[in-house]
Amino acid sequence: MNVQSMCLAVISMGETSGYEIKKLLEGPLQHLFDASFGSIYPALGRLTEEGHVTCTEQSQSGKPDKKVYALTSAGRVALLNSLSPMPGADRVRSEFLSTMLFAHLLTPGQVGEMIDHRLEIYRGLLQALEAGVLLNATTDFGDPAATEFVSGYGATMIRASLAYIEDNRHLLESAALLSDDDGRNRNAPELRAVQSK
Amino acid sequence: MNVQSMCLAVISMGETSGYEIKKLLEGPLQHLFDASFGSIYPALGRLTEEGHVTCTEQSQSGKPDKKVYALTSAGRVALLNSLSPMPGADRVRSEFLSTMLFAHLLTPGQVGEMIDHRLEIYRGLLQALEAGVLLNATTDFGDPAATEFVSGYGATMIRASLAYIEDNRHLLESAALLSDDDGRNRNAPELRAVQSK
DNA sequence: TCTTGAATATATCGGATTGGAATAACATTT
DNA sequence: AAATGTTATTCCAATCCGATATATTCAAGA
Repeated sequence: MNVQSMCLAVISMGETSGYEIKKLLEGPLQHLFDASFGSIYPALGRLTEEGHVTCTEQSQSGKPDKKVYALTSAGRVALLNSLSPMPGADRVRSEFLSTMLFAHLLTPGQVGEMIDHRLEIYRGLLQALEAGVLLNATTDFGDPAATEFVSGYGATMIRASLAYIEDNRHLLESAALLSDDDGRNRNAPELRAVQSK
Repeated sequence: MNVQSMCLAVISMGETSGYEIKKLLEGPLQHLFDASFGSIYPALGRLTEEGHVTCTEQSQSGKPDKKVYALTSAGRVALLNSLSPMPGADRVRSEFLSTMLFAHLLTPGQVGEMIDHRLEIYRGLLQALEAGVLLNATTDFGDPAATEFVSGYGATMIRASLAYIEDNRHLLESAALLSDDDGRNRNAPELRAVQSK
């Protein structure tokens, strides 16, 4: 499941443009897939070359022209082939958790800010999901039950994250505190200087 | 937080090799960060060039030689600088959820197999986390409280995933069933032919 | 009015990353 | 002895990211 397949799948729910696909991926489909403009536009070009989608330029009132892509029957075949193999493992890159694993190298203030920031983001995300953002974005063309499953999955994960972080943040804050007081970094005086930059 | 920073962070917990970093990322740190050999080895080369780590070749009995990397004091400064900025949003690419959003294009058998496969993987992962794999892998040099937080976070997420999938898989299976029976694909007879490939 | 900023929309480029293949040394199994 | 598996590194083309550039429209404000 690369960017090209994801674009094909999104287009299968209704004709759309590269810009709209990107907005979908950074909003409602955030916890499913992430891709940049620099990968989406070339992917749409390849899909067009291969005959899996057609491209028609549409002028809009009040906005720049956009290129609208629509699925072809060959594209529908390619989509099914891309959905059929057993899904591989999730690929995750969490800067938050990676940083928290080294909370003992940061100050309690830094760690606290990072946690508060993360909680705020998750609360906003949860509100959006509970307001049915994903449902509204996909039920017109996708399947309502499948959309409900995916939407509920995201909401469940975020609720579990929020609860866990709130209940266990003391572990991180104590780790950061200790590094200030117990002399773990005493042999590396340059560390504190860097932090105050 | 790119591959280079992650390598630096892992090396800060104790001198190690590229191969061992990879094994850590596909095991205990699976839900934190993912990187391939093709990015790890060049990253270690750059870190060495920049003087953030030192590299010494070690011969082993019964195994090929390995290059062991150790943190320098300049590397410790670079590590802190890479941990200090506010962590960005998690980057997730879930083939499973992306595929399930289109469950209505697959057969009930395919969807059921994919769900069962996912449940098995999560059960194995949970067992490993509960057995303290992450703890054992990192507590020697990292901070025990921070490690406990991250390890518990992963276990909590997996438990929530397992429960949600078990409770709601019927949504996906009904979506797949409907696509077979209600004529959604009646106008695209080539679909079923492809599925039987 | 002018212009600054924000949103929409696409394109492009260098550098980072992926996924796979190639290489090689040793171990274990057949 | 041969085949297979594990450890360990290297290389490469295809892909992808992050940033920047370009252009249009609209709203706010100096």
